[in-house]
Amino acid sequence: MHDHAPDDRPTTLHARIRAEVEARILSGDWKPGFRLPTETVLMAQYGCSRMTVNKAMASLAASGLVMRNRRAGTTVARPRMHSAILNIPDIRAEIEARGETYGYRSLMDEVRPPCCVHLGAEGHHLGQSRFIRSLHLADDLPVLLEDRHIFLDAVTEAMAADFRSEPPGPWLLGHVVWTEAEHRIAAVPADAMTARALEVSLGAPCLLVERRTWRGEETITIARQMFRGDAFDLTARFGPQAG
Amino acid sequence: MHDHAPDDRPTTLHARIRAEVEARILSGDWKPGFRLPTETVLMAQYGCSRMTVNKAMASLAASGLVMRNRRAGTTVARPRMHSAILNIPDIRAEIEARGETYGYRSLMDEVRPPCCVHLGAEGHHLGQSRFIRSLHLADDLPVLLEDRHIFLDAVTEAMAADFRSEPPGPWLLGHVVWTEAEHRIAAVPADAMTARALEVSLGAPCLLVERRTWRGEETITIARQMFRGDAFDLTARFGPQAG
DNA sequence: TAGTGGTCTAGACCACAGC
DNA sequence: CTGTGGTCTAGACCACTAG
Repeated sequence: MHDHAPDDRPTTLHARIRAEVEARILSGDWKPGFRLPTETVLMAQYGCSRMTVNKAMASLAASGLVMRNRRAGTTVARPRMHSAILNIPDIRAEIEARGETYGYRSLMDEVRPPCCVHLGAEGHHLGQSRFIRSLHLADDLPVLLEDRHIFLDAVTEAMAADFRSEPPGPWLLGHVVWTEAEHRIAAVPADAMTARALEVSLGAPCLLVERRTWRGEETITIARQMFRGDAFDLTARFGPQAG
Repeated sequence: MHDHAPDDRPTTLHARIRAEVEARILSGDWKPGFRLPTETVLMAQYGCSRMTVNKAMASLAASGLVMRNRRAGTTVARPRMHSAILNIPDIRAEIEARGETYGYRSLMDEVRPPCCVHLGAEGHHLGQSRFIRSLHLADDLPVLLEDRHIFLDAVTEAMAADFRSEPPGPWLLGHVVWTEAEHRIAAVPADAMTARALEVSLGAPCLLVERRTWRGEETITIARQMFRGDAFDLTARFGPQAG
């Protein structure tokens, strides 16, 4: 089951087919909604039997990269940032689900080189980024302070986006082809700036979520989210689920 | 790819084979290390072709329930509580990896009905439990206060276990057949008891991890872990990985 | 070396959903 | 109706590894 180890050419045919299709999707060549070639076509292209193609495509479907339907064929799936496994809440949905009014305020917005970045800073050169600091409110009460870098080399469209009324998170979900993400989660005391923004006392417990999101080798965005500790928590679930 | 939906009889043969093998593992009938029948044997048992058996077993291997090796055959995998996806650190390994000395102290140990339990308390009747409160130290500095219930209906062996020198976490890993887990993660202020145990000031940020672990329908253990916020954080990673 | 899983074939029938 | 994926067969050869 380890045919496509990182930096390792697939040795078997179905792994090669999978890798090549995956590459087209991750590169953005085949965008979400794109209709993939049918099994019959791929079978002819690779000069192999349909079972081999099927194994590759079934694997892609299992990992959620493509959707398969009879008659409708195989299409590139919409990226779902929020996995069932680690549910980092969609803050707006979360707030509205509680019957409260969601509010958004952009506090800062500028283009700059990255700074104060913890995750993924290991030797990688990250180019210019658009930096947005924003506040998310529930019934006018601030619950989340977010610092976000969007790296313009990876997402050139972010240069022209308007984040004065729309948060960068949802915008990214609609403009980014596919992502992987890494999180660091910690309990930290509120610093002066955070305390003022979230209207808590200095040193109050906050849930810090640092998230780095990338596609292939390219870092897309780094977010640093400070949740009011008394307002939010995360849930995560895992176990021997289906492959 | 949704053949084995919960509470839904598998409709295809490979799904049925998978489900039946899975049931034997989850029930504890086939314990970790058990050598499963070969594909050839299963092929004969189910009266189908080897490809069909292979699909079922490959699926089990993909989800990590079994290990497959040529010549050595297929064996039930050791449960790995610590998924690559959500890495709740093995506190002892974590501490020793930093070159510090791991310490363990059992503070309380008694049999009682469950109380103060948040996760999984939705209507479920949980029987008698062994309750262990313990402290985990790095170089004699307390970093984690853990309250743990082990439900004796599910793990009868826990009645006789000795938790004076061995923490219940690792013990469970060696005695539990297979698990699923659910977590709640939050940043909370240290209460009086926690502050005293962890030697932090009252209200200092702590990372609270509540974990419920179960097998099938049976709750195995509930753990409530308070990490010193300045000493530990969690990492999580996910994305379109292999299926 | 012998037995195991890993892979692959060249067919086949079926269920489903869009046309 | 037609084309699609889902499943299954009855073989085959190969790679790996424990004995």
